[in-house]
Formats: sequence, C-alpha cells, structure tokens
Amino acid sequence: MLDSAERLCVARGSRLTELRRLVLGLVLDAGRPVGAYDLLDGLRADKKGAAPPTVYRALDFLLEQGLIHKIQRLSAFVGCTHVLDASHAHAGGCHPHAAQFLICTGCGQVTELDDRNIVHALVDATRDIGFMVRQSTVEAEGLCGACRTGSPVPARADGAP
Amino acid sequence: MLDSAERLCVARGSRLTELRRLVLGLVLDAGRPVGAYDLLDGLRADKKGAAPPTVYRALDFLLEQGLIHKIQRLSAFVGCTHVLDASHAHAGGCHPHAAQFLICTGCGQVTELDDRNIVHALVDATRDIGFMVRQSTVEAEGLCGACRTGSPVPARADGAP
DNA sequence: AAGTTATACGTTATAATATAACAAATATCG
DNA sequence: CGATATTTGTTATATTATAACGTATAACTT
Repeated sequence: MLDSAERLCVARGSRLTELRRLVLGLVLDAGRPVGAYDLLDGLRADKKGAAPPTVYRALDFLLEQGLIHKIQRLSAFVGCTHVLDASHAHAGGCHPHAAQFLICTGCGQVTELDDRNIVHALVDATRDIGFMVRQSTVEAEGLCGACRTGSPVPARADGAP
Repeated sequence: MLDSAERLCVARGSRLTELRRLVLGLVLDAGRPVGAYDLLDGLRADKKGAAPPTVYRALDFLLEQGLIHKIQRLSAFVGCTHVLDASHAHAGGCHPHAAQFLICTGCGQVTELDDRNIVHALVDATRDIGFMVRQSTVEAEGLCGACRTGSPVPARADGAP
C-alpha cells in the first residue's frame, strides 16, 4: 500500500520522502483515526528528536496528495481508502478529493464513503445561491451496523477486547 | 431575537440564564463565526473575571438548544439562522437540528442551509450500510457569489474596507 | 561538476483551542 | 424551610496547531 502511494507520487512528480512515508505508514497501520501527537509518539521510535512541526508538515503533504483525510470532528487523521485502492487509482486524478465519513461512537471505526449523490446534492444546493465549492467536509456521527445490533467490536483506543 | 430564544427555552423548560444570554448575544452581534476566546474577551466587558470554562459551558448549552452551531473547520460559532427565525420556529422541535454551512474564504461570511436533499442523500447512503446517523457535519469552503463576481464585501476580522 | 534555487527538515518557542476537578452560589421542588 | 439539582467561579492543565529561523538535501542550469 505504501508502494502504491509511492507510485502515485512519482507519477505526479511529488516526493514521498522517508519521513512522509513513515507517517503515512503509521496512519495506515492504525486503521482508525489517529491524532497528530499519537503519530508523533510513533514517529519518535524511528526519529528520536521529532517535534510537532515534523509531523504536521508530513500530514499537510499527505492531505494535499489526498493520501489521508482529516476528520474534523475528531481532529484526527485516517488513510484514504479510495486513492490507495488499486481499483480506484486513476493516477492523474483528484488530489484532495471529496469524501464522506461515518464515525461510529460505539467502536470508533470510521468508514469512508465516496457518494456521488451527496456531492451532487451539495453542489446543487450551493449553485442555486451562486456559491462555488472548493472543498467540503461531510461527517456523520452515529452507530455502525455491528454496534447497533449488539455485536460490539469494541476496538477502542484502549484496546479492550 | 434574544427574546425569541428566551421564549423557546421557556417553552422547553430549559433556562437561558443571564450568562448564556450574554454569550448568545455576542455570537449574534458578530454576525459571523466567532472563536470561543473572542467571546471570552467580549464577555469580560460585563463579567470581569470570566474564564474559559465560563464561555465553553454557555456554548455547550446553546449548542444543545440548537441556538448556535459550531463550524468545525473554523473552530468557531455562529448563531442559528433557522431556529431563531420566527418563520421556522416550531417550538417543540429539533434541538440540535441538521444544517449545512457555506464558508466563503473571500469575505468570511458563513451561510446556513437547511437542505432536505443533502440530508436525504446522506441518510440514504448510510442506511445502505446499516449506519444510523445521530449528528452530522456538512461544511463547504469556497467563494460566495459576491466574491466570485468581483464585488468583494471584505468584511473580514480585521474590518479592512 | 559547481553554482544557484527550491524544497524539505530540525529546533525552539509559543499560540490557540478545550477540558478536568472541585468549591461556592443559586435555583427548584417537596 | 430544607434537600436536591443545576449553574457558576476558579485554578490548573491538556490538547491541538503554527510561527520563525536556521540547516540540509535535492533539482536545475550552465
């Protein structure tokens, strides 16, 4: 998956340096939203004296490239499920592409959607007013199927099983 | 408008105290997104020794009542245009109701929408997956009609004309 | 290859946003 | 009135994010 990101960056002429690759790896490994300071801790395993700007700069790059997303309601970051999937990779594409996120308050999982209808509804509503959308944030908080039907997958930050 | 909020709270059995009313007044007066610490400064004109928790608690209350909204991308607060409009006031209603926000990066204005189609698209997409939405954040950043056509209304924080 | 420019990174300090915890005051209800 | 719940005051601190400036590394030009 990191290699897939690498190829994408090469194709775009942007540079996935060792540091950025490390941070991307940490985000992807987590498999759920991670805060910048958690990443910083993880980063310090490899890069002793890392400081906040180190991680925030890497995150800025990864966001620009659309390799990760920021979940505003959590001030946390997740890997982009769509750009890195081989099935969706149309290399030239859509750097920070539109996406929607479902945040489960039960298990902490975040699901990424790429729903044309939602984007469409938003663009329609704004065009009526003469507003031109550059970037959008769509996040829903609630309960995922598993947590709602009582088959809890309590993979929370504390890791309690 | 404050009186309208007062009536709404009375009808609900919640208490719009002097402090909360003051904070709501500051948010409404601003007419654009305001940060918690700006509100704190404003609050100190009336309440000398006010501290962060003072303002955050008032904001929590106002959010619960749906009298204000938080713009996640700005970490800032705006008055709710819909609840306080007499035309929309169905007193029993919808405490923290769904809404969408258009943030103009030109003039800083924020427009609140209450678009059924957007909400519908979101609910549809999530139901397919078995996800149950409790709260949603929908925010778009871009240029409003005035700023896009070059009739700038540069009413920014600095107030430069 | 050397010089020049642009980009990325290291480092220190600090800004901006938000909450925990506990005590004191005020309102509500029996 | 007295018991209970809610609200506010107060101190301290946690969490998230950026400014500013210097150094190193890569890329581009001749």
